[in-house]
Parts: sequence; C-alpha cells; structure tokens
Amino acid sequence: RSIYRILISGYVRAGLINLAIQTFNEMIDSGCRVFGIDYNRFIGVLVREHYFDMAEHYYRMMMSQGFSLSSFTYSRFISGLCKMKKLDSIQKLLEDMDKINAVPDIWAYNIYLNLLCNEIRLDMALEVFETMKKKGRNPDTVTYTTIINGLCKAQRFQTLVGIWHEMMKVGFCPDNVACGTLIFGLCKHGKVDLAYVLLMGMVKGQIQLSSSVFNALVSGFCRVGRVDKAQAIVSFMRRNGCKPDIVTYNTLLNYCCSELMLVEAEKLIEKMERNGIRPDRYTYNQLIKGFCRANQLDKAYSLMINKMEVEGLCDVVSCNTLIAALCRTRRMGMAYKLFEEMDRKGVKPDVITFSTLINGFFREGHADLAEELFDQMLGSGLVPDAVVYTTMIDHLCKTGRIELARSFFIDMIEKGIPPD
RNA sequence: CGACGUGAUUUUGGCAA
Repeated sequence: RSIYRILISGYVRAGLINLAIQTFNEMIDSGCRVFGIDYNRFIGVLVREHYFDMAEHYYRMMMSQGFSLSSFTYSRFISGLCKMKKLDSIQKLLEDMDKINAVPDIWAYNIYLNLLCNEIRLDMALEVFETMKKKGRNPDTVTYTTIINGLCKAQRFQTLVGIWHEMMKVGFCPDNVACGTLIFGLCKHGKVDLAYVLLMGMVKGQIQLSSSVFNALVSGFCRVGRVDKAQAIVSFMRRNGCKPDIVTYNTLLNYCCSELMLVEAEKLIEKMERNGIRPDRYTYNQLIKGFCRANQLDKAYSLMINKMEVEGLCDVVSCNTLIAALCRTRRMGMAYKLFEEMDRKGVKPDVITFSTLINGFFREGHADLAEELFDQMLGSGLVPDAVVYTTMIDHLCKTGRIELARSFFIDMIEKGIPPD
C-alpha cells in the first residue's frame, strides 16, 4: 500500500494523471486494503483535473465500502460539479454530507447558489440559502450578491427588497459590487424608481459609491425615457464627489443618438471633451448610429473613415451599424461593398454582420445570396447563434420553403443552440 | 493540501410586431 501511495503521489506531482489513475486501479485490484484517505486524496486530484465522471465512479465505490469524503473534498467536489451543472450529482453529495453532519464551506455554497440562480432555480436557491444559515454557515457579501442577482433575474422584487434590508440588519454593508448588482438588476426590468430609492438609502452609508453604480441608474432612466431624471442623477453624483466618467457620457449620448437629438449629442461631446474625457469607440459608434437613424449615412461613413479609422478605433460594431442602415434603406449593393471593405481594413465580420446581410438579401428577394452568405459564415469558422438561424428559418417559412426551414431548425438543435 | 466562484455600467443583427 505504501508503495502504491508513493507512486500515485509522485505521478500526480509530475502531472502524469493517467498513470496515477492506472496505479490507483492496480492498487484496488491488488487486494491490499484501500482506505478512505486514499479515496479522498485521489478523488481530490480527479476533481482538480476536472475528471468528474471518474470522480463520481470512485466516489460510489468508496461509499459502498462505507467510506466518506472529508468535508474539504466534498466542498471541492461540489464546486467542480457546479461548473458542469450536474445538479443531481450535487444534490446527492449534499445529502451524503448531511448524513455525516458535514457542512460545505462558504465557497461551495456560493458557487452552488450562483449556479441555481443562473439556471433560474430560484426557489431552490432560496431554500439552500436558508439551509446554510440553519447549519451555521453564515452568508457573506458574495452570498448576498448572488441571491440579489438571482432575485432580479427572476423579477422577485418584493423578496429582493426584504433580503436587501435583511443583509444590512445582519450587519453587512453592501459593497459596490452588491450595489451594482442591485441597481443594474432592477433597472434592467424597468424598476428604476425602486432602484433610485434603494440607492439613495446607500448614499449615506459607509461606502463611497462608484460611478458605475450611478451609471447603471442613469442608463435605467434613459432607457425608460426619463432623461431629466437621468441628468439629475448625474448632477447628484457630481455633488457627492463622484465624477461622471466616459460611460456616464456615453450613456447620455446613446439616448440622444437613439432619439435623433443630434444637436444635444454634439453638445454632450463638447462637454465631455471640456472635462478632459476623450471619446472612445462607444462614443463614436453611438454617433454613427445617430447619423444613420437621421438618414445621414454619408456623415456616419465619414466619421468612421476620418475619425475612427485614423485613431484606430474602427471596429466590427461601426461596420455593422452602417451595414444595417444600408440594408434598411435597401442599398444592398453598398452594404455588400462595405462588407468586402471590412476585409481590407482588417476588421473581422462576426455573426451579427452576417445576420444583417442575410436578412437584407432575403428581404430583397435574393434568397440565393443569403444562403451563400450563411455557408460563407460557417466556412469562416464563426459559430452561428439563435438569431441568425431564426433569420434563415423565418424567411424560408415565409417563402414557402418549409422543408428547408425544417432542416435548418434540426441543424441548429444538433449544434446545441436552443431555440427560444 | 486551499484551486475554482459573485455584479459592474454605455454601441450593432432576427422573429414575436
């Protein structure tokens, strides 16, 4: 046994995992007694190397012999399985831990909670959240942030407010990450007034709120069309010692550009430059969008060529924005020319570029060109997404080519892209 | 033996419309 142990640990240290596995198997077959500690160490290694199926196999083996893992190894095991989203395996491990009165560490809990929240198993997450408290494993700021994020996603706002206050009552002062999660999550669902109230409650707190937290709120108010309020928040952050940054300006600018307020947009640019902030590619791309919406494609194009390209800021978004505008105004020839130009500029087209063009050609009745582009996209190694498939399927259906549409649908599922 | 984990804010594409 000692010799096997030495061999295995040597192989592990040398990174020769397969040899270690082979040796471990020999150890089992040799008839010498294999102890819980051997399984523990070995499973620990397998988990670290992401050999989860194998780890589960040996885990079952050791369990049937009446052994169990240390809570350290259990915690690592659970964390690892979270990455693989193996919910029932995790469930089983938690039950087994419970039987021996072991409690997962805070890391394992947080990772598990995050998985549950992302899989929209919110109720289960809340259960686990309660369980961990009962077991004496107290939530930390990360735990709360994770739960808040989940509650926002599930739009459970009343519960959210409750937990937010519970957190402070327990004595946790939320950090900027937690505040950002809260504000962003609420704003994403249009709950801007609630976000505002809760944030104001934080202003007097111990932490200096970061500009990104404010920016999230500014963006929220812009999106629901309440610019006045957005502006007020910008003044507020200034008064509270938090300088508006490039993102703040870009957020306001985006609103102007979406609403065709180009004069306002110009003013904003001047203002930001006066404050010593240089426009970045977001700034320019938003301006391009503004010009496009105002039907000034020539201005948009010259901005891209004369400003962005000179500063090395021209990117795929700039091109996509222009191509979309050209498609919308039925100038497919020019759209395609710009597409070809991207290659010369060294800007790689992405899935969005292709969807835009495909949609444009279909609308103009050039199904052949659209289909060619789809193949070209696959050929260039781009990974298609649900949008580009929907575009294809939609047009094929609407032009009566149901069977072909169906084959695209099957194709997309086979590629592991879930239809929405 | 302690790896791995949480939100971060602003720009471009389809259908449902």
